[in-house]
Amino acid sequence: MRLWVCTGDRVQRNREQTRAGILDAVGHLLARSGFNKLGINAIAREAGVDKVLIYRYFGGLPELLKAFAEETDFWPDFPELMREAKQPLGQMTEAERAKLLVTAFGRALRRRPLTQEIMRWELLERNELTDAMARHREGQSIKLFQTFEGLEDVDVRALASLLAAGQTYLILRSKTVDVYNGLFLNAEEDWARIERAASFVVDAAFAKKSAPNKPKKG
Amino acid sequence: MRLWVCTGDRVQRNREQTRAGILDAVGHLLARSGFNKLGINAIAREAGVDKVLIYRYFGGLPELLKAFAEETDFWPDFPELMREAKQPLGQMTEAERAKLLVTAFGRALRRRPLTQEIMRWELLERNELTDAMARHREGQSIKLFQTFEGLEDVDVRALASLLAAGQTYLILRSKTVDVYNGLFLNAEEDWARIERAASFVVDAAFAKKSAPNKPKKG
DNA sequence: TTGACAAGTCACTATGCGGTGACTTAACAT
DNA sequence: ATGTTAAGTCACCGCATAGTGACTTGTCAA
Repeated sequence: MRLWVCTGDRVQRNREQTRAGILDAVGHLLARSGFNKLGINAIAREAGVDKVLIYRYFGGLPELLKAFAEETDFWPDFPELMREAKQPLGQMTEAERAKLLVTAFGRALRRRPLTQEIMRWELLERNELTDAMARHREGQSIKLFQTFEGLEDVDVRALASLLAAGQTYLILRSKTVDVYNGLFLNAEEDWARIERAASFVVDAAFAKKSAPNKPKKG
Repeated sequence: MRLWVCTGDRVQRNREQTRAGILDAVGHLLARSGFNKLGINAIAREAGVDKVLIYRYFGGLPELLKAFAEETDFWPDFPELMREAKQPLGQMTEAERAKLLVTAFGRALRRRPLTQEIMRWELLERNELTDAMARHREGQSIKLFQTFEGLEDVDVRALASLLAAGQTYLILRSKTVDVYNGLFLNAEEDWARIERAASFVVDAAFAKKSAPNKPKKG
């Protein structure tokens, strides 16, 4: 049994709480200033903790980031994406499920500023951590889209990549710019336009499937 | 009249040449290590020049970057994009011109590692310089795509943004990852797949125009 | 040839970083 | 109560950065 001695609402000496505080600080700093400003000193300052504790509890910055990554839900999983559905999946056509998947992906990413920050980081640096996260997502996306591999005349991989990458770039860009090609990246109504455009593409792909009078490409 | 005294092929004292050498160093460093590693000391080292000259000739890092930006062709203009055409523009359909525009945009960006680096930077930071470059491109893209504003049932802006942004993200990502959603981002044949996917989208948009039997969305 | 000015060099400050060793002191078990 | 363990503090190192002042020396014009 243990009685915590508190000052304010902060326990004075407690490894677990300090550890958690450090991880929190990583999240705050990441969301506020991104990865370029993320260092041992800054984290220790933000957490109100001596930096030596970071080394003692985690080993160093890479291990700290690894621990941070394991405690956060960076990437939406299939069930989360499908939770956007307004009707039972069984009652939807394949095209409708595909559209749902694409738009739900964008919404999920827009909901995750931390994930966005990591993806910005991934564009600059390559290391053990970014590679691990990329691999994880790669596995998920492959699983996600292989459902629609059935479309014969359409390169589903390429098309889906274009849609996912397009939304990703627009989302990442929305942090530092207001307007892209005339679209307001921080306006809900323009995001709706983007979603409609993506849906249009999916519809076109499935329309081509059901109208097999087009020539097949080599 | 002046006779340059040279050691090797480097003039010993010449303001213009030193200035040019500094600007060159910016380009090399940028292409090699990106913006995060770009500092006064690094530039001076790369140029083989004392850093005090950077302050004397340019004022500081921001002004140096501004000077650098003004001397480089960051962004493809319309004529460059259209130079990819294999036949006279007059003999092409509107859809073909649109497809050419979209794919040529991707190729032009792939040809510009420096521009890619700047675009990565733009995702992280916002400052006077990135804003200026964004404004410049914004003006160009608006001009570029307003040719196709005629499509009634299709949100050209949103669709074009998705295609441009999609290619942009895949290109930026290709620096730090090999495979995205099963596509090999450094393989020419997979870029061809991406181009075909983009062309498919353009075709679909124009097909919708010429087949006005679809319901209009609010 | 020489004098002036600018091109280029060097030394220095202040500040920040990542990382480490030695210390104090709070918390807990006995 | 007391000793031990570990949580937390502090001072320091080496290195890099941005920025500045004072200096030397090459170049050109008179």
